[in-house]
Amino acid sequence: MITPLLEGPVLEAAQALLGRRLVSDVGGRTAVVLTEVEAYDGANDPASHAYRGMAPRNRSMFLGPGTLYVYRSYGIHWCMNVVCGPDGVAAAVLLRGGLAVEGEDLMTERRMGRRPLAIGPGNLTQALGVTGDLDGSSVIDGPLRVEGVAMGGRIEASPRVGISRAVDRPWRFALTPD
DNA sequence: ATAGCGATGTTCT
DNA sequence: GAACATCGCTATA
Repeated sequence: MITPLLEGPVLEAAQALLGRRLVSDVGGRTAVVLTEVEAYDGANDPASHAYRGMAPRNRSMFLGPGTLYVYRSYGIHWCMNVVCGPDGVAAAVLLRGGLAVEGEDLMTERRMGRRPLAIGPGNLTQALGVTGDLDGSSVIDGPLRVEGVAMGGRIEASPRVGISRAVDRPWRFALTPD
């Protein structure tokens, strides 16, 4: 088992990721506490990149729990997911935002002074230095890692952002820290 | 404060 | 060709 929190039903995994530290060692140490995620249920979810099966881009979604899936969004930004389904099951959690807790200077530099620092999927990857190079890496022992729970709080569910299929599923989860 | 729009890689029709 | 799990600049109010 990887860790009980990363493996299992994607709705549970998504909520379990909230409040955990996301630590990057790409070009220096930066870290956030995750505050916003979305669940995508692979073959069972018309909004998932894996709904129509494997393609070159989404290959890493099928590699098992704890795999990082990084893709280009709108040709410009990088977005990242943590896979939580077993091998061959492409359920994954899109990481959408966090609170900066370490290396804020480096994040500010990478973000070129823009705010917010790490809210929004494209902003989050930029702040942490995550690019397509990390696609397929492990969040357990790779350059970008999910670590222990840092913060508890209240979790709120709402519709996912920016999609046009399966819009009725309230699978976006946001954490309001205590 | 809100609205429109450009940038542009990968997938889908 | 069109759509897309986005973002930030610009224009108008």
